[in-house]
Order: sequence, then structure tokens, then C-alpha cells
Amino acid sequence: MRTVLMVAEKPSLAQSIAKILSKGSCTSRKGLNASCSVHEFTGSFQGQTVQYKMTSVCGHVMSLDFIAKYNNWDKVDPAELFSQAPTEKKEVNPKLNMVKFLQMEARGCDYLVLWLDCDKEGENICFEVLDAVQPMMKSALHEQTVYRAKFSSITDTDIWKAMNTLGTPNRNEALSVDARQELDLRIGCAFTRFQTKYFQGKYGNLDSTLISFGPCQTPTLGFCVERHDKIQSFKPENYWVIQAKVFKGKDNPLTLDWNRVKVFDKEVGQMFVNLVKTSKEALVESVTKKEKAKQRPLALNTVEMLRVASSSLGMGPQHTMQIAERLYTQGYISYPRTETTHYPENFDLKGTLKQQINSRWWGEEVKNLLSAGINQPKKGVDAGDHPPITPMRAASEIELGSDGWRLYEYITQHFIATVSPDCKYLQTTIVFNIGTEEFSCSGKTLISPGYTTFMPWQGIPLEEALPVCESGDVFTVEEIKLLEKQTGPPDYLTEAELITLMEKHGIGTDASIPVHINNVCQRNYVTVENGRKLKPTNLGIVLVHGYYKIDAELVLPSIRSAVEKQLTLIALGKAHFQEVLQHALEIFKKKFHYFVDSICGELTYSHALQTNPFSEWIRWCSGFTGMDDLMEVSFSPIADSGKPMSRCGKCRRFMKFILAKPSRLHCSHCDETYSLPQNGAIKLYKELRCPLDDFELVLWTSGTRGKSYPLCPYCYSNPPFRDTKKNVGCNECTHPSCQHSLNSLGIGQCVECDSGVLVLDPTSGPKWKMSCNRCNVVVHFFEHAHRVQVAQENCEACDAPLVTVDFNKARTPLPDGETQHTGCVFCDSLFQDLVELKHAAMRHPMHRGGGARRGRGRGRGRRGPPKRPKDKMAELAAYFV
DNA sequence: GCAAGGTC
Repeated sequence: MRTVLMVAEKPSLAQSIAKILSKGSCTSRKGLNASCSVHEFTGSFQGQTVQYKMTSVCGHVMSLDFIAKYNNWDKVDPAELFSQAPTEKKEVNPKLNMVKFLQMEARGCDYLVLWLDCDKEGENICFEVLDAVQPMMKSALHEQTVYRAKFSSITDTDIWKAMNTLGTPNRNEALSVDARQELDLRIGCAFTRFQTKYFQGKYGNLDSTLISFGPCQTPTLGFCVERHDKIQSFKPENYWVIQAKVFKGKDNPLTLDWNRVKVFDKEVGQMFVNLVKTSKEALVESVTKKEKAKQRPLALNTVEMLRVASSSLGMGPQHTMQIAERLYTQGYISYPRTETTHYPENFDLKGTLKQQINSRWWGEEVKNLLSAGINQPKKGVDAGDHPPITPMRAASEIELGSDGWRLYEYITQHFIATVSPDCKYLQTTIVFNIGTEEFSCSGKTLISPGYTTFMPWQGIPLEEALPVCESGDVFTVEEIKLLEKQTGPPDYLTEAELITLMEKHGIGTDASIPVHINNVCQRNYVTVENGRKLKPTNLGIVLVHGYYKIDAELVLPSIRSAVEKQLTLIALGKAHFQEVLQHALEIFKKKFHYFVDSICGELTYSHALQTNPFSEWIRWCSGFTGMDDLMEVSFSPIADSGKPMSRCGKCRRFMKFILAKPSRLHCSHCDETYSLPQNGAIKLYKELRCPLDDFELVLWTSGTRGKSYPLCPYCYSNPPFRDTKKNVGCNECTHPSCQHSLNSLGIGQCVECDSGVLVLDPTSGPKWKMSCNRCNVVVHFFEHAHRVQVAQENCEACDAPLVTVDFNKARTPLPDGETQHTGCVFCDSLFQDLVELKHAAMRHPMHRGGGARRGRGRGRGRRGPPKRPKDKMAELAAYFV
């Protein structure tokens, strides 16, 4: 029997489609990776009985990156990223082993049906799957073996229709995505690397480790700054309004609005007041009553959910999506990433509603709605991806958790609202004549709440009823006043407004909008204020103003849509991939050079390149215009930042320690910046010097319960030996004789990780410890000893260096009041009770180990001394190869 | 260390 392999874009879809095509009779098994399942069933395919295998990928299989040597920020000129730097496709998530999994499943299959999402990205993934799978499939000479299923919703009719009208994957659409990936990568990385290096080398208090640029994130930031500028440049204006109060009989006075609304000239206002004041009576000119409706909402899609979650629930988009994902995988809501606002024809609206009849919150109203008959939902847009977001089963607050419940509650309320009647109300307007001027007042009274029963925040607020009157009635004027008012500035952009702007300008997609917003926050360009308002930081403002000054297109949203337009030409087969790509790259390369030239002022970029290798030229940039003028207002030059710390090995002057992220050392005399390990504190290390370069050592420490090690600021960035890695401290340095090196202080192989060595922390006394130079393992030993040293000799049993310990006479734990002992930490019986294993407490909660595993329960020595290493010297020796 | 786009 022949086999048909079918691949969907995500596991949940593979399952749904298999269920439909097998009429519920498929058997399922886990695939090679934990994420993907394979659903198998027998059926017919082109008139023959076949075995079907339905599975999925998890989004993209491959992603684009530069080949490794172009990922060195110090050696590669960002300008090379526009053309010279070759790219390669790598597996997105090597842990998932997706290619291997697909190949395993494809081995010996006869046909392939691609069920990827029906958009350009899906088309691109088709070819990623195809590339992986085709070599493993049986080859047929005169027969089509690869098919594309095109479906517009996940319903029986649609899936069967797709199956019966299979086509072929569209290479052009896939290529347009390839082009987008390459453009985004080359442009984004080139600008990001240049900006980061340039500004970091120049300013000491930037407070950002990365100054990123991207075709989506930069316009996103641009929107926030645009509003900021409007606020800043706002000039309040005085205006005047006439307020009239009238009454009839014993009724409360009625405040009327002036039909001219306002005037911007006080004298003109006063003139009107005088005209009005000639009359003591207000004559009712007309009374109109209009029945109006507030329309029930469209079915819910992702972007609307994100907007409401932000504005009404105070939940950020990233967080909202995480919660929604969870609700989806737990079966409470339907798939949360969709652009569609129209329910499929056969959607079971009543069934979905019936699930809610026992709810203690809205059960009664739902019952009423069902018995009165539900309303046909409004016609929305069917984007052909997934049905709108709806609840899938009843739930309670306890099982969902606070935010989970709030989001579920909203999704459910929104769903019920879409099948409820519109809200109906009566709008009454009374128009008055006082003297020559017209005034009016209006009010709303509820006729039937309709959907606002379920979305009470949209309800018609209760108002005081207007007096009953008809045209010709006369009211008495109680008061006429000229009020002076002032126009106010707009407020900062709310997250919900930003989402709307991004959607409108095509910046990002439903899935990526939250990521871009998160990016501009994490990069310190924007902060989220009360009410989820987005306020740009100094850095964000300066960057955007800089782009405006140099090349506004870099920040305008139109840049994205222009590129998208070109890409569509590829998708339509009207332009060639290479043509469009090269053309766009050419334009952006010019923009890049112009940007660099503008920032660097007099010295042109190409000139600088000719005369200096890349690593040298950045410092040559001087005589700035544009961006730097702006930067200097908000940020201080690196030479003026920080406090003196340790001496430079080249000029012997003090270097300054800059605390702002990324913390670093800067020698203003040599104009050099040296990077340091992050997430810890830096101190001077006893004015000791590195024997190789004469730089004063500094001590990095992650806190009292964590690790610490000395490092040489120069060696840290410029590894001294061929076998030393970049960005390591003295505890990984292989210097043969320096007293701070791994060679002098290493004691034995790490008890947990494979590659680390336990190194004595010479600063840790009196709570002595040795810590692994690779992982978080810390071994506490010889508490209260007043000296711990690594001896010259090695253990006869295991060859580990011996350790000499000195205790005070009064506190010595050694037998017979002995104060000194030399022995092996791993083998010596006297030492056995004096050694204890722990994990370093890390400052950063993201690091593994550390905190969570630090139990009080483990008494000293409970786990015994560290395991006896098999061959410690072999491990140690590995370091010196 | 970088982009944006999928998805878990």
C-alpha cells in the first residue's frame, strides 16, 4: 500500500485535519521530538487505497543567519553585511530535531501533501519541509508526488474541499519570504551593530547593552516618539464658551451647551454673552427623539483581544499572549492567533453558548438569550486563517488563576455579545433659543441593553432624565456665564492606540506585534506608565530625532510598506527574487553609508575605512553633526562617566568604571573601553597586576552567597593564550605560574558539569569555598580557617593538588588541637567532614541552579564530600592542550 | 550581542 505524508504548520492543526479526513478513526503516536505527533489512518487517494501519515512542524523549520565568521562584532565591518557576508539556513530549534524527524517519517513515502497555513509564510515553510523530505521519498518519474492543500478554515467542508482540489506549492510566494528574511537580517544587523558599537564607545550612561534597529521595531518606537513630540510642542490656547442654566417650574436647573461650541476671542465671547443676556427667557425651538443603536461587536481576533486586554485589563500584549496560549493548550479557548472576525458558516454558536448556561456570572442571561433566540453575528472579515477566538468550555476562576480568568472572562463576554442584540437607546435633543443664540441639551435613555449586558463597560450610563417639554415651551434663564477654558495637550500613546497604529500601517503581524512592543521596552527606548501609556525614554527620543534629522525614512512606517510592495511583486511572479533583493539592498546600503557619514561628520566613512582597519576607525570619528548633537544633550561622554577603579596596563593611569549597562572600564587617556562580566559587582583586587600586560586585576562577584573570581580587564577581551576563551577570568587562565591562574588555584574536576574545574576562591575566607569555573557549583570548605592554600604536591591516590589549611588554635576542628593540615580535599579522611557542596546563589533569577536548589535541609556534609573524580588530572590537562 | 517571522 502506498503512503501519503501530510504536514501541517502546527501540532494542533495536524490533529484537527487528521480527525476530519479520517472521520475520527486515526491512531496517534508521539514523534521523535516531544512536540509533534503523527496521526495515521487508511483512506483513498486518487482512486487508490493508501496509508495516510499526518504530522506537523512547529512554525518555521529553518531560519536565516550569517555564516559564523561574520558574527564577530569586533572583526566585521557592518557595511559588509549588505552584500559580502554569506548567509546560511540553520535549523530554528536544533533541540526539536525537526529535519531529522521529518526525514524519518518521510522515508519510503510515495506522496506528500503540504497543509501549511495559507499565507506567504506557510508557502515558505512548504519548501522548508520539501527540502528536508524530498530526498527520503520514493521517486516517481511520470507522476506528481508533491501537493499543496489550500484551505480557508478548519471545517469539514473546507478541509475536504482542499483535499479534493490539491494544487502545487507556489515557489514565488515562498521566494518573497526568503527575500524578506534576507533584507531584514542584513539591514537590521548592520544598523544595530554599527549603532551599538558607535554609541557604546562614546557615551557612558546609555543604560542599554544593545541599540537595536529594525524595520518593525524602529517605526514602532517612532509612533511613541511622534506623540511625545506632539505633547512637547503643544501650545495651550485659551477659548471661551457660554454656559447657560435654565429651569421650568420647580424642576432642577438644566445646563445647556452653546451651539457655537466655543470662540477663541474673549471680546467676541463677551459680545455674544451680551446678546444672550438681553433675554430672560429660553424658548424651546424643537424637541427631537431618535432611537439609536450601539452595534454588537465583531467576532474577536487577536489584535482586538490585545487592545482590550491592554486598555481594560491592564495586561501587556506579550503577557496576554502567554496567558492566551495557556488557555488554548488547556482547552479553554480556541486558537488565539487569528486575524478573522467572521464565524465560519457551520460554527456551532448555540453549542458554544450552551456551555455557559451554568456560569454563576452570566448563566441566567445566557439562558434568556437562548430561549429568546440568538442574534445572527455581524459579518466580519474571513482572513482564511483560524476561526475567531471563542471559549471552548466552561471554566471557573480557581482553575484558571487570576489573569487567566480575567482574559477568559473577557473572551467569553465578547463571544456572548457577538450573538446578542444591539444595544438600543433613545437620544433626546432639546434646542433652545435665548436671544439670538441657539443652545441645546441632549440625553440618552436606555431602551434595551442588548449585548451591553455582557460588556457592561460599553453600556449607556444612567443619566438624569431631561424635562418633558415640547416646542414653544418657555424656560426661565437662571444664569449666563462666559467660561474661560484652555486646550490641553494630548496624552502619551496608549498601548492599545499603538497596536491600532501598527495594524493600520502593516507594522508586524498579529503574532509579532507583541514582540515589537516588548522589544522597544526591553531596549530601554520606551517605558510603560500608568494606564499602559508608552513614554519614550531619552535614548528612544534621541534615536528617533536623529533618524529624522539624518534620514527620516529609517523611522517612518512607510518604509516597511514600500519594501512589502516590492516583495509582493516577487510573490506575484512579476519580478525576480534577485532583482528585488539587490535593488533593496543597494538602497539600504546607501542609506547606511549616508547614516554613518552623517554621524561621523567630517571624516567620511570610506576615507576612514581606507586609512584604518574597522576596529580602529570608529575612534577617528570626530566633528559630529546630527545624531551626536542630540546624544550629547542627554548622555555624557564616556570619558566623563564613571569612577576611577583600576590602572590601565598601557598608560598606568586610572581607568574609570562605568556602572551603567553594559558595565565596562574606560581608559580616557588611551581612549579604550574594556568589557566586563555583567550581573555582578566589580571591585579592585588588592592592586594586584596581571603578569602578562600589567593591567590591575579586578574582582567580579555575584554576591556573598555566590561566586567570585579575579580577572584582568585586558585579557578578558583579548585572550592571552591560544587555548583561552574570550570573556573569562583568571580562574580559566592557563598561565603556568601566575598565582591567580587556574593552574595555581585549580583543585579538581567539577562534581556536576563535565567541563569545569573547581578553583579555590582566594577571597572567600573565612567562609572558604572553591567554585566551578564553568557552572554554578560551589563547594564550601574549612569554615573559619584563617588560611587555605593550594599546595605544590599532588594526592598520591587521585593526583589532585593538595590543600594546606591553617586554623586558629581556639577554633581548630582538627584532632589533637592541631592547627595545620595538608591533604587531599577528595581523599583525606581528616577533611571529609569539612567539605560541603552547594550551588552558587545567582543574582539573576533566570540562571539555572542557584536559588531554587539552595535548601537549608542539606546539613553540612549530608551529601558527603564531592564525588571522587575518575581522572581529575586528565580533566585538568584538557585545559592545557 | 543583531532582524522578523513562524510556533510551544
